[in-house]
Amino acid sequence: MRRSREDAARTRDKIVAAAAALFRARGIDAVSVADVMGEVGLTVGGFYKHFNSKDALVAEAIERASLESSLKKGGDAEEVLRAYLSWAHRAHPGRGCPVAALCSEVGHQSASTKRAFTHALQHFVAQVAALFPTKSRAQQLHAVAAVVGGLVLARGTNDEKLARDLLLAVSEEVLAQSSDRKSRSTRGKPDSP
Amino acid sequence: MRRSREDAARTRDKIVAAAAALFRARGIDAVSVADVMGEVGLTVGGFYKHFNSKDALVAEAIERASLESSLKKGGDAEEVLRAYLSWAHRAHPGRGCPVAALCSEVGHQSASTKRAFTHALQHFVAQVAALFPTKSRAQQLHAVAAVVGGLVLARGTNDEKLARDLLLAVSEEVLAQSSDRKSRSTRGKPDSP
DNA sequence: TGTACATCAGTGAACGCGCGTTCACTGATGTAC
DNA sequence: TGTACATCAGTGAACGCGCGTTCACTGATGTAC
Repeated sequence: MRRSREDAARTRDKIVAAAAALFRARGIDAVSVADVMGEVGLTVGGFYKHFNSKDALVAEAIERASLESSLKKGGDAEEVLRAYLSWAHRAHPGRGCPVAALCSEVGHQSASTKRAFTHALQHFVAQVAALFPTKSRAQQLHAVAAVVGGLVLARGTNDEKLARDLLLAVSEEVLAQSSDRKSRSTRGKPDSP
Repeated sequence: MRRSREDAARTRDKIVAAAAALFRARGIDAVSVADVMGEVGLTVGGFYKHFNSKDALVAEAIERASLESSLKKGGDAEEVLRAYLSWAHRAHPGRGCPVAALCSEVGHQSASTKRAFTHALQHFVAQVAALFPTKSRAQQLHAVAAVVGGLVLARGTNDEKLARDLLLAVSEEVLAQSSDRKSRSTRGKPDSP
């Protein structure tokens, strides 16, 4: 039966939020429209009162995920980086960075999905740049590639030691190579004799 | 009708090779058993004379891809790295690194697929370690994360400038931070005053 | 070496299943008077 | 403010489709004598 406009808007919002979590946790193709609607407590037929297609939801879910959770807000570079490369972030992709969650499968998705992913990536690059303002742009992009790559590879492997080593190595090295050189000496990493 | 043992072995080999290419190019879930058999010129029913399931093929295809094409063989570090982070490698995942091609979707696959991916990742880490023997293990893992992340993100975005910048930035920075410091000064990258 | 028979690689139709999407329907909400 | 009617959020069954897998069948290959 019909719901009030406020209810309908809330429903739409819940659908996007559920999709943003499920797509990141299980992948886009592996999550059905019925899965998303079930998560919200509704049946599948009503979905098309809110969206033209699953594809439209995917794009909106990625934009949402990007705005709410690419990087931890506040805190210094070290704190943010360690949270990003944490065991908890590895274990819970559904609440984490959408760039890391979707990076390799987005290449096989629709143009609108790629567009949304690109926005998320640009947003992530801007966040990393703000976190390391003294790095060159090349160093910032290098850091983006390393943190995303480190998290994704740590998630993809069942070799837990390798996963931990990857997360730790990337956070140590990105911080050590930061132009903020104070952290290098205090960490005492052997570099050159 | 029945084929000779040599023919059958060749067929099996062709199925694995076709699967290794298709899975990397289009993703595991998006490629059907019929797609793979069609690529070899056969019909779908015969597949199960060679493999117990699609899952068994996936694992074997990843192992195959890992052995034949993770990194360009021979050449110095700079040459290998620039080939890995090249526009051609971005454009042709089907012939490229399986770790980069499958990294984010492998998290949602079966245990045997994760196992095969882990082997591929371990192999890739060993190759990178051999390429940069003077780097510490943390620096080597950092390089692994950065090159895979750079390639995957360059593939995922439709912002071609950002894609080129990522590929270039990662190869420059990984080489610049190599303990082989000769390349740093010759490249003239502004780092610290 | 020849022959009779068992084997099995490959065919192509069929299976049950889950997908994205559509549709007739329901009944509370929103609107016009 | 009350009432009559149009709207539309949500239901749940149905649609066509492609998937992984199975199966009865074919006929050349491999083997036993």
